[in-house]
Amino acid sequence: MGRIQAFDTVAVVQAARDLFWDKGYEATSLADLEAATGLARSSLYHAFGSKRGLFDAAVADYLDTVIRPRLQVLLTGATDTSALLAYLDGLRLAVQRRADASDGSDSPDGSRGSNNSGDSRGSGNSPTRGCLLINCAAGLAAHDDPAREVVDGYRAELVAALKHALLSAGAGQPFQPTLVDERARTLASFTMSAMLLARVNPDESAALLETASGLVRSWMPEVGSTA
Amino acid sequence: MGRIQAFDTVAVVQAARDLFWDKGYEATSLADLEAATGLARSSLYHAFGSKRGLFDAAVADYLDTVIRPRLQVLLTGATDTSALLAYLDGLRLAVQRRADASDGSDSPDGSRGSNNSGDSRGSGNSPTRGCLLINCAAGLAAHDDPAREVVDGYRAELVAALKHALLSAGAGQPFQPTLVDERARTLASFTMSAMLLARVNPDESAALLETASGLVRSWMPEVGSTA
DNA sequence: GTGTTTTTGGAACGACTGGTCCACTATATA
DNA sequence: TATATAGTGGACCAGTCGTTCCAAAAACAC
Repeated sequence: MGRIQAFDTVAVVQAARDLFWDKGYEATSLADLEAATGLARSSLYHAFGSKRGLFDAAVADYLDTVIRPRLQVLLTGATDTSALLAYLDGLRLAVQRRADASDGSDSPDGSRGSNNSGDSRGSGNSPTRGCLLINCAAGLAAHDDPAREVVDGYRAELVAALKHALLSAGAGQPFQPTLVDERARTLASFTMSAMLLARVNPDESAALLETASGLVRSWMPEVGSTA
Repeated sequence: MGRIQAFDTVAVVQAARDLFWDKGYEATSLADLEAATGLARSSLYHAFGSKRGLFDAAVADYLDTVIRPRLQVLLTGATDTSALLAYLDGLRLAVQRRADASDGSDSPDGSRGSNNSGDSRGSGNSPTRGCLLINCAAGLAAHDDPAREVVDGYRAELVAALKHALLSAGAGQPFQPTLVDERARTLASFTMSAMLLARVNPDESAALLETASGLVRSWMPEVGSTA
């Protein structure tokens, strides 16, 4: 019954996500969203209810498409430090990839011309603009409880994944539980500050992640890259 | 010649600073600034030129009134780790002070009633709302080069102060220069992520700073609190 | 084919944005 | 007191915000 939807929902959500990711929630206008998605206001409101509804969908997609795949290596990776190092390296490469297509291209309208139907194009999938949720932590989350909960949920998920990887790496050793907690917290701190710094000083962000890698190696020698 | 200014400039700047601090640059409207400062648009524009001019003045005041006093203990403090521990403790206490006067009081209009002539009142001096510049890093700094430079300048100043304190604390030891750099970077990472987390989860923010203190103590035993 | 249901585009909404302008007031100088 | 100068307040501006509404269009069931 009725007319069929002419657009790909996930493509629209991801286009909106990239825009929110780049500009933040408040700075992204409905006109921007119309331009990025190719849809009219009416269609957006019919499909998502409100600007906030679209943002929530974008955040959900961000968690599923960007965050969790990146955390997956910590949960299913090797039983030594290589999983942690792979995670940090992946993050660092994503940050440094910004140096390539950095300034100049202020408007991400490259997605409007013709290829806005693909569901996962290359650009936009990597956190070259920091982390959507970290950016949100300093913006929306200030006075919006639901947003704050989402951000803190991400933080908890990150710490849990790091803790899992730490426990897997040091299974044989008599770790104190508090030590693992502190180390997971420390690596989460590096992750968050690196994502924050990614928009301000990508080089320092990458250096931060390098320092974190060195710290991981110092915790558990052998195994790795220096030997 | 002419009429004399009826308001205290620094009081107005600090009222605006607290508002920007709490809500961010974009989310703070001229109407909000009028209400917080008690001045009309015309007076604000006459004195500061634009909303951005007032924001710049607020940032300058923030650096001089909030940031640099807090960094001072690192530059002129003791020659052991106590300066670093004092810095981290001060930050942690400021974050935890939020738990007291947390939700409910949304409008910081307590500064308007009568005592807006003092230059450094108690309330508003502590980063209970995180760090103005860290919040700015995820917001304004995304697409505003001057703001980005200010934020990165703060980061550099923070790292330099931490490095100075580290060098003072370990003067006698044969430190590798790179090790000091890495440790300063690490403590800066804790600082930034703790300020970011202060708005989302104050308890975790304080725990982060506690972990940083433990790390400092582990670097240089003796001296401190455990013995 | 008709009827029904849903999407779609564009016009329009009131509220609010940062910024400007001008009459008014108050001070300082002469 | 007369005059020049500068701070003040409120009306007002064009533009933009997110949101709503409605008629036209399209695809299903029959």
